[in-house]
Amino acid sequence: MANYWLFKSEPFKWSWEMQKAKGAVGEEWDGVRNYQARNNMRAMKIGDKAFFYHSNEGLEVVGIVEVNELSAPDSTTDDPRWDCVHIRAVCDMPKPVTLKDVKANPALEKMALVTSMRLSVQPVLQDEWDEVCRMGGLDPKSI
DNA sequence: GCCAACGTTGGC
DNA sequence: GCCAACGTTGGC
Repeated sequence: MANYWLFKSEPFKWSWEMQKAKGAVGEEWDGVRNYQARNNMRAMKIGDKAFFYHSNEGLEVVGIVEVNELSAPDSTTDDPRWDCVHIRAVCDMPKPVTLKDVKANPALEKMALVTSMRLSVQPVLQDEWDEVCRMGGLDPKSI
């Protein structure tokens, strides 16, 4: 069974537009220096889906990505502690889901986006996934 | 730009 | 192994 995740990125460092420009090839999700975030990436499997969230500016889920390479050494460091997956863009959120929307929805009050504000790679529960997809104008079954 | 929250580091 | 100092993240 597939798992769901959420990746945060500051759009001026790595935006959804840049991610989409990488197309089906995808891109290494490098630069993570946090054990919890790394452990989440190590738990990912090929084909796992994730939300792409813009932090700092935007503050919204703007699209959906999928894991297309398992966690492997991060090319931006020689430190063997850090590794990361590759992800590729799947589709846009027809209607981006803002942090405000998430916080306003009682069904999402336990979401890591709210409770673990600073964690940059987070797990998303099935129910949360479905709910955010619906809020964004996507049928969760069609993804 | 500020600052609260929180993760990491390093001295003891 | 504790905990104070420090650095970073990210919402506002």
